[in-house]
Amino acid sequence: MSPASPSARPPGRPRAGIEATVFAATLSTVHELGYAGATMDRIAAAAGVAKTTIYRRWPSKGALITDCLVDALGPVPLADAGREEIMASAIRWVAAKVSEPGVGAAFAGVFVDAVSDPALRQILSTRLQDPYRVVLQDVLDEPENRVLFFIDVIVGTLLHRMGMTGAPMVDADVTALVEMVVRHLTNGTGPA
Amino acid sequence: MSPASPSARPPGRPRAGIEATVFAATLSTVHELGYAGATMDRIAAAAGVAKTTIYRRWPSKGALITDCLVDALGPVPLADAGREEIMASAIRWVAAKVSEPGVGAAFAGVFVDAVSDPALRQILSTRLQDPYRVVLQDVLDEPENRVLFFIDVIVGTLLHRMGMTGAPMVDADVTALVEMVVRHLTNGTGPA
DNA sequence: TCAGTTTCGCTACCGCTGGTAGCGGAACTG
DNA sequence: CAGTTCCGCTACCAGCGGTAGCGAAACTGA
Repeated sequence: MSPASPSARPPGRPRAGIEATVFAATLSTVHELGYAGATMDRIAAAAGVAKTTIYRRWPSKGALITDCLVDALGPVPLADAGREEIMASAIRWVAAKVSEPGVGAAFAGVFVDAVSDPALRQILSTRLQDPYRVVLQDVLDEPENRVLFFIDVIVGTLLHRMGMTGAPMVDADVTALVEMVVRHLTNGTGPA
Repeated sequence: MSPASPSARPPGRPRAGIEATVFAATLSTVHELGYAGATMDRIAAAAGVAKTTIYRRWPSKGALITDCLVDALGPVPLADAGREEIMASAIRWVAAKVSEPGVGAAFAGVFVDAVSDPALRQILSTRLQDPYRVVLQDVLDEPENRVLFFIDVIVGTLLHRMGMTGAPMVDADVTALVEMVVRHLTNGTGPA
């Protein structure tokens, strides 16, 4: 994904875009079997890759999942508009992304593991939290609490919802919740 | 906790209230080390009990945590008031309970594991979901979606928040969110 | 064609965790 | 003092995350 320049390619066996393959296999495996059921062996098998190859690239399962989420999220779409529109579209964007197959369950699993794993917490913070915070902060020029708040709310809620995919506890109207949070964050605590 | 009658007590060594001890040890261990860090060996050690004793009572770690959560939640406090007050107080009650040390992290861990474990999903449904749904449904006489919705929202949000206890990602104003959800659910989608 | 280099796949292995089996003894009953 | 029930202990298993090391594959430039 990041070779220096086309002709400066070093000799030796090339990777042949393994990262993308592994990311896809990871998400689909998590979607199918859940975070706990998505064994490193199974992910490797699904990707058609040796387990050791994965561990040569990512130091742990949590790190793989985190990078997988970063890849799945991609850059924040920053609308060329006022701060309130930007805020609203960012929230809807996160909500939509987390609803994609496997993403919510992957989020939940990483967060649970991170509680007992300081190294994973560090990775999570560096790779996921900080970038989006910085980007949105530059635009919105807001105290960070406000931006992080919506991530917390949306991710927390949908993560739970997606985590129950196998046997849904609820069939809540998440869209309504999202719009509610949008109003709450863009208009302050007051009603629409 | 449930002997038939005082004099009908069967012979043999008594249990001496092991359940309560194990529940307390479980919650404090989860609070301290997170769900993944709360090993069955560690929980047993914290409770001053052999691991085999725990497995004689609960079929799995998830089952233990689930019963532990049921014990921590206790019965739903049903105010003698209108359905909207009942709804609001129930939401605040769940929010407060899930904020207690260890409860949020325990919730998150069980949900993540339940995705890959049908048996645990069954236990979770029978022990946690159904009772509260039935109780609140009797009172509110509402479609179940509405009741389950608040559990989903509050638990999902706070679960994520508590899961990050070791290194808080956010310092969001959860109280404001709770009040917002209260308004949303008691007044429909409209503002206060 | 042939070194030289880099990476992959494979096998084997380790420590830890969830969970089980079985025994001897503790704590109770009558 | 039987008889019963439960506990604690040791030992053990399968599966999981993660590592080490080797031979071979896939490329480079000459």
